[in-house]
Amino acid sequence: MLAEIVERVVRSWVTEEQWDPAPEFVFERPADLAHGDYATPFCMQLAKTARRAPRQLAEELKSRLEADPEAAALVDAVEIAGPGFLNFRLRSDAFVKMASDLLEQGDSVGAGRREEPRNILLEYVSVNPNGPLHVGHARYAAYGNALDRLLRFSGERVTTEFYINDYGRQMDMFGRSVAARYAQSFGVDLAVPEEGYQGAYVADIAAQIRQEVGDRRLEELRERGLEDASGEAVRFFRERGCQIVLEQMSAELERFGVTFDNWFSETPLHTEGRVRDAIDRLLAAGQAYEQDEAVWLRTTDYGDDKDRVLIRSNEQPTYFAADIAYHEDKLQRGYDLLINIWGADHHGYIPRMKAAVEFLAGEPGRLEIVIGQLVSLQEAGETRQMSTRRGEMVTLAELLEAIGKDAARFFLVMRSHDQTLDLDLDLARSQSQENPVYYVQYAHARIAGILRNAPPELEPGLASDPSLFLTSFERELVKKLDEFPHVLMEAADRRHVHRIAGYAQELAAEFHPFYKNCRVIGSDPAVASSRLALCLLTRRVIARCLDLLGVDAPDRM
RNA sequence: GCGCCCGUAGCUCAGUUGGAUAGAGCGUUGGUCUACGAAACCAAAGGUCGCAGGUUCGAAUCCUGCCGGGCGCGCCA
Repeated sequence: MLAEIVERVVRSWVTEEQWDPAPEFVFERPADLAHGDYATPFCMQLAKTARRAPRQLAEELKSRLEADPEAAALVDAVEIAGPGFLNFRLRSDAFVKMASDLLEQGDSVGAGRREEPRNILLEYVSVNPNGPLHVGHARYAAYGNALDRLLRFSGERVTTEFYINDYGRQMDMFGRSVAARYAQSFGVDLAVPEEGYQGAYVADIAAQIRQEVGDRRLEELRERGLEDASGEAVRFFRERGCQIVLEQMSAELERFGVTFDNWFSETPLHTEGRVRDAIDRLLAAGQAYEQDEAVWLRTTDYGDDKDRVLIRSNEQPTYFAADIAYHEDKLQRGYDLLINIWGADHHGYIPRMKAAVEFLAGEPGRLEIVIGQLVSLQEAGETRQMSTRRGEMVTLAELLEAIGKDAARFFLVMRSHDQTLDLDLDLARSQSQENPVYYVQYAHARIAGILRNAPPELEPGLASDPSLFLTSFERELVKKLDEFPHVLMEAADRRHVHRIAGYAQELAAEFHPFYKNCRVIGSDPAVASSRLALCLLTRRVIARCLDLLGVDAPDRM
């Protein structure tokens, strides 16, 4: 709050003096309380542009701030320190003012108000529906869902979508694998194709289908085998298998707290000719061309290393071609911004997709691709590699079984999405009590306890007497709470979901000492009332953080 | 070979787009329960921020070059 006021004073000063370029305004909490409650290195950054000594600039800014009524109302002392830092010490009643401003906002504390909210389509997870979700998918699901909640809360309009890759060779392979297991369950000797799916879950799906249809699908398999992949026999298993996997996936994601506004199937893009139409338009516009019996898109026009094939020489469209039709559909639905969350193993695909969207939209920047780094697993001191095809993986279901939704979600988003994540399964299983999520939830439960035990006549309310906020525990807690709106907006704009998890831990770390040292119930009524108000506010903010991460905020643990 | 993400405490990782003495959790060592929940608090130990240069008042952060790791580099998805 003080940050905005100081920034305003600085901006008008810079404008008046016509300094250009003006350095970015930085306002921070010094690590050492001796340096005041807040500090800014702005004058040192300004020195070069202004061509004056930092401390001399600091003198002038100091007197401007002291002349500003809003700043003077909050600041007790402005000090010049070191090579040109400006340190601020808050007045005692500033803490009351900061806390009551936040309290007034009620449950919407921290919510963003955008002057021009954008319509954003957020696409994530989007896997082949041919096997269970593993922990890598779980990371993107946890991250994407938290980003969804964060962007909405920050004032954007978000629609979420799961693109179902239910078409193509991988799915044919899956269908044949299910068909083979189905036949095997009747003792018919049909082998799972070499490049097929070997996991035990395939047999489970086959068993379910057998329950549904009995032996009615057996004869055609016996007669025609698996060779004719596009034929009726295998198609049935591919489609029903796909449905079963999607049902399981959707139920599992829901248990994980992740839901989507839309599930968008790839197959109709092909069967309704929309892929072909998109390619024809690109050809007509000269953006695609034929060569070597294939059709290529001029992605090099937009920075790709080489042009990319849309239609193979065998006349089959590539996955890329379908993706173009899909993104054309997204654009036609009128979104201002498309955000795709992809695994790091797809990063090589970025330039061509951005090029394609630039062709379609006629302008750059409509597509933003967020790359999530991979998850590697440690178990018994060894790294486990995952393979859907071999059926070797740690699934989301197993992770939920081992550590539960809350710990899993918190764990998967507490680290930057840009960083590979090492998941130690032994640690997750055996020491789940040590997971930082409990530290945050415990703070919430403690507050709930206070509210339960408080006598009914005790009303939360911030007294005007600043002496009620004199302990450092209360001051530090208020300062941390005051950061919340800024942290949220920055996290949203930079897609840094992990900042929310980090902030929640920091807030809990300010609350616990406060709890230890500042009794609420039984204190002098005015003090108790003020502290109760702080508790209420802290609870709201913690609950909001946890909600944004998809983690429960329990009243008891 | 080229491109992307990285290299920070024993381990897993933060570090607010260049700021003051580099932080947290786990692990280790010691202390704190007759008042709102000890899943907590307090304290200690632990670091050439991969290495070497450069940019400047100031670098974990920006630039260059090495070393090391992950992931990509298809008319697969």
